[in-house]
Amino acid sequence: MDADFQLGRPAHRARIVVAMSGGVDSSVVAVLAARTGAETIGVTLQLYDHGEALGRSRTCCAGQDIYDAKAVAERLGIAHYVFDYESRFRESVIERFADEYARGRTPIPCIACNQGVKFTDLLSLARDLGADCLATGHYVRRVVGADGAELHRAADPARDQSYFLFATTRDQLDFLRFPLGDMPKPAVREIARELALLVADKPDSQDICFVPDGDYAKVVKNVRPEAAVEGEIVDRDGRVLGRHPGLIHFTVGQRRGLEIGGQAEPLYVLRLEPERARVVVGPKSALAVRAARLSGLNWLGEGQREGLTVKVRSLARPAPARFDGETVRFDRPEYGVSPGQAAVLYDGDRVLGGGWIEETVAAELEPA
RNA sequence: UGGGGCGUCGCCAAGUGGUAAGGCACCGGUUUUUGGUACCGGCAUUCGCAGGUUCGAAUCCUGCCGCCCCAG
Repeated sequence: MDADFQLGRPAHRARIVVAMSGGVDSSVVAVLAARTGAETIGVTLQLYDHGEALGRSRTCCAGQDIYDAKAVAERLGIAHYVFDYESRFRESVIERFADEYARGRTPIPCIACNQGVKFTDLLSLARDLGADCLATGHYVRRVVGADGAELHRAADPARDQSYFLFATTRDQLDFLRFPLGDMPKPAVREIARELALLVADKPDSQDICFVPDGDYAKVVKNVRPEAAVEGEIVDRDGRVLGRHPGLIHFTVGQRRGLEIGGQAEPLYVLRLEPERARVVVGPKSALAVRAARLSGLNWLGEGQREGLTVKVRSLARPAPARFDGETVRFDRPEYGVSPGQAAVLYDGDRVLGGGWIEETVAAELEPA
């Protein structure tokens, strides 16, 4: 299978930089790039601690992954460079992640990483290298329309990563290529197997890459010790129901971990109040939200306002909504919408843009 | 220490002679490049304790212990 990198010049005179994380996906992108006949350069960013990542199987951009990427590059006979982006990553992703939690919000480090380290820093690095484009292993489609490059959902809906790329600007999109966007994941692994790449059966990465054991709160505590303030768990009337070990352990819509029993119905986190270190809980019905105000908007569409769909989490099918440029209004209530998360707007498969959720508007309770 | 009530899994709570519902919480799994949600599964050989009646008791009887309420 060959991919079209839309190089705009004969391949033998073109140069493609491939962001290689050390996983199957970006390795296959390197394969596809090299097959075009263009000069292909693999670049791997070292993002966080070496030693800590060694021995873990589902990481990205650290430890073993770097060696894996290098091995694939050697196998393909392409150049490969490793850049130390640890301090940059720490500032723009890890510390920002901790700061958000400290503010009682729920961040998405993957988007911050794509937005900064990958699509700003690495992208300009690729330009410095004289590349015609930067190719990544994201499952998303870049479609060139009448007004330039558009961002679309991946052909494989189970793999679509468009939610994590909403902040990609038009400029960045012009330079980026996502050759896996049209492929189902099994096909990608198949290519890796045909070439007997040692990463062919490597597990997919998941969870937060820089959190070693799934205990993200521990990372937050290490970075921002002052964020771990314990406090009260209260209901909507302010009645104290229990205590919690720190807001950083909770997010809006969360049910588990409250350790409050004896209820007829489950309790969910309705909101976090950092100034008082309080977790406010209530029944699921109180979680319903009808609108969300966004900030940090990135818009890739034209004037679309009606008949849109929106995702407020990466999983979950897009829900019908309207958007006035600042506030998304859901046709039907959404549950578990948390400040700090992203709201991504779609017109069918096309990503129109999105923003960060600042605050939400509770839906009126249905009359009984 | 007069009267009344209660004591079943961490919490709430069914069950009044036939061999321990359910909910919440918790644990595990599934899903997943964020957090979470959802779904599936697990979770009292034992019913405050000790005796007794009975083929058989958490359910009946006796005593004790511990709570609560009213009255002093």
